[in-house]
Amino acid sequence: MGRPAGVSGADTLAAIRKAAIARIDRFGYEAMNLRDLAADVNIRVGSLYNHVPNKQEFLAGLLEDIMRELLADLDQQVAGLSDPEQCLLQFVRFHIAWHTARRAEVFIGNSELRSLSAPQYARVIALRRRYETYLRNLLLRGRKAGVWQFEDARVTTYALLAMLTGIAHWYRPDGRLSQARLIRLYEQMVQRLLKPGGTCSGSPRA
Amino acid sequence: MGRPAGVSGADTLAAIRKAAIARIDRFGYEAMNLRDLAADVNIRVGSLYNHVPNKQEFLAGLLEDIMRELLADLDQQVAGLSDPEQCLLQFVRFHIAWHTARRAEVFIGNSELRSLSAPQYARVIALRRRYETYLRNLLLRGRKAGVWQFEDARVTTYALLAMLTGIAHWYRPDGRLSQARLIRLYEQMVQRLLKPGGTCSGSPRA
Amino acid sequence: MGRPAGVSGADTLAAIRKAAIARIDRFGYEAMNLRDLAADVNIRVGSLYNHVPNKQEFLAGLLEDIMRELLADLDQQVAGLSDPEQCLLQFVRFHIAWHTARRAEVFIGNSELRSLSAPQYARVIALRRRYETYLRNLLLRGRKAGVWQFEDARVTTYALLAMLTGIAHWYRPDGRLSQARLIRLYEQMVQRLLKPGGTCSGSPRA
Amino acid sequence: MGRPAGVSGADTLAAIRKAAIARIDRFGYEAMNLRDLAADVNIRVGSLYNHVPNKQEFLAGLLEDIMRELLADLDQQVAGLSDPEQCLLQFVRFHIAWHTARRAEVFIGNSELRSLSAPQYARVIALRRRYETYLRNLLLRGRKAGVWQFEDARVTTYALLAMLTGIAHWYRPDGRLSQARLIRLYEQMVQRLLKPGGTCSGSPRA
DNA sequence: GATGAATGAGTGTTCATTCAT
DNA sequence: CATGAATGAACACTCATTCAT
Repeated sequence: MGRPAGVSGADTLAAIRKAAIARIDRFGYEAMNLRDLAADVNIRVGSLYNHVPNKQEFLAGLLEDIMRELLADLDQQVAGLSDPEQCLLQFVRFHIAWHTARRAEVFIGNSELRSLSAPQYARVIALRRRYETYLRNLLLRGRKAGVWQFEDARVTTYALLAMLTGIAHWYRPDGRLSQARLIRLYEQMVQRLLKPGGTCSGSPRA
Repeated sequence: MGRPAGVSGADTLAAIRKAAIARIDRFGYEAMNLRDLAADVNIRVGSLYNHVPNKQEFLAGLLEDIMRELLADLDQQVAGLSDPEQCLLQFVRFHIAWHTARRAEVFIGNSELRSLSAPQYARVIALRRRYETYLRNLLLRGRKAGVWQFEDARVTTYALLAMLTGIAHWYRPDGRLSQARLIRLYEQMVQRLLKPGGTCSGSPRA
Repeated sequence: MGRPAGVSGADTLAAIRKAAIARIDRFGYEAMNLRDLAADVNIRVGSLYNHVPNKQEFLAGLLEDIMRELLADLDQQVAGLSDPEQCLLQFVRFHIAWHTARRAEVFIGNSELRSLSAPQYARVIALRRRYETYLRNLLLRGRKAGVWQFEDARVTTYALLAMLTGIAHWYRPDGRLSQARLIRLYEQMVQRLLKPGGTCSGSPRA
Repeated sequence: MGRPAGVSGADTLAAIRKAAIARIDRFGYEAMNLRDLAADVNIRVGSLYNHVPNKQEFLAGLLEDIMRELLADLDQQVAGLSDPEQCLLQFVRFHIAWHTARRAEVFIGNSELRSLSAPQYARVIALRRRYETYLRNLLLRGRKAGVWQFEDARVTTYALLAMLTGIAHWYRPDGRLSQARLIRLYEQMVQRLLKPGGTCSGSPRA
């Protein structure tokens, strides 16, 4: 009943988080019950409360930390780069790498925002906005530099992010496509979408 | 207590569905409770069961009907068209119109698949695949005809759909952009993405 | 599972209240658990919530209604009387009758005030104050009329009420004393305590 | 972690008892949780068990010691006195002094008896009975000596004790009345209540 | 068709208690 | 002695579902 030999609280919390991400990814936050979650990490449900304040705060902390980690990783990945095209390539690679390696985190980070209370939601959304803003500013710099062309920066940002993030909905590590190939395909699409273009064909008007 | 004057069973079911879509959109299926749903349509929870078999089947029916309606509307919209470019323009317009007019339906149609039982899931996914397949075949016809260029049809389909469907995550009817403008912006992006092209610039070939 | 034949919600609620009064009297509010309470009235715990909003509000309503009933009964009992001595006799009789007949209600009405939230507490205390005030005003009228003598009205009121209410701590219907005798004993003590008197004697020193 | 400098075990236990008395007074024994109690004395809940065997025994010991202390203090206070009137004056002074100085102890000593197990209850009640018995015997001696008059010794004892103990329900050290005045008021009331009286008997005059 | 009352399984959470460190 | 981590039993409360009326 007392403390078992050789366990640390930090390890247990990490295990709880990992198990929670998997369960939320598969079933959703509401459908994840704490009894099963505790069983995943081989403790009893009451013991969870030695590590988390409650289910709701736990979710909020989880999502917030996922976003913080994403932002920190991005910062590190694009540190020192300034050329827009280089930055964008790096961004795409980073985004896809993260969204395939951390598919579940990304998925719940998008789908479970609605389960947050208003202030929790605000905190996470603020972080997510920083991510979006990075891309939007990048696009604006590229357009100013004349290397890209698009009409509406905000919509284009949303479109690119949706396109790239959508990967998390279908990607399987053991799937048909290697990660490298995936990156190449999306790099191409992004570039074509932004390339200043022979206004070209398409519909006469577009 | 008998049936109040002027209310037909079909009306009640329609009201229930409408209220459910709103609730699921906002809170998710698991978090929607039938007491509140009943209250939305001014009946008591027990009376719901005069209209729906149970919560789970109700959701499945809802999602399936949404998908069927989407497919039927698409069929009607592209009936008679054969030119790939024309078809695609029509598809984009239709998709955006539907996804803005029926934002909540679309949203829950994507987010609540995980709440379905395996056979229910299979039924809905089969329908959704028909929608994806329509676009993929369209892309293939266009490439064969030489009007578009892309590497992987499946990935391109996912990318386009994710891009277009993402609108449902941020669109607000009273927002900055008219629907017409929204359609124009996305038409452009889709065309640029597919336009055979000056392989040119960007990264040499990638 | 459905509604059993011939049961009315009001009856069930009355039974719940009665059982709760007995349990709170014996074990205290905190120690009364809803499973046992439900078992007392032969329903399952969830069904309690068809009749009460929650444990806390249930307690508050209970205590408030007990106080309201006490006050209503007192009003009725002393209606039409104006002579202070007659009023007081009536008050003592009424108080003892109520506190013996409704011993448990009285007991929890005094002991469980601390389990109320601040606003609930305020509501009940306001009612209780009306009861105290009735007696205090009565004492003041008697003193003005010269039939009683005492120094501090408030303290005397508290002393009399404590003395009379204390009965609820030891009275048993099957005990040594009849209710009639009990009333006579307390009437005497109250009268002696108030009787204007040879201030005198007693202890020369007091 | 070893013992912090300058803290002895006995001090900690005393602090725990003091904190417990305050918490039980305010919220009741059932509602006092050991985590909060530990926090009051700046230790963690597990450490409590270095000082007390368990919650229940802790309460029993607390109440028993309170009663023993009360009795010991009374013994000392009336030691050497034999005249009933003098004894009673001393008793009233002592009772009020103790019940105002140790209001919380007195309060929980009365209200938490129900939280004791049967044998624990028996032990404490035996002590309390000694207190009551002291007063009852005192009354009987006074009546035999002809200085007091009352009908039923037991009921009169209860009435006097209830009256005097009731102070603990409303007394506040910073209130309107000094302790000295409080004592004088109650002395008077007790004396009037016992004074052999003019007459009267029952009600003719009342 | 609608209702209120019932059910039972489950939910998150609390809490006294234990014990290796 | 103090601590953090564990336990298991209990708790109030929720909810989808049923059914006599």
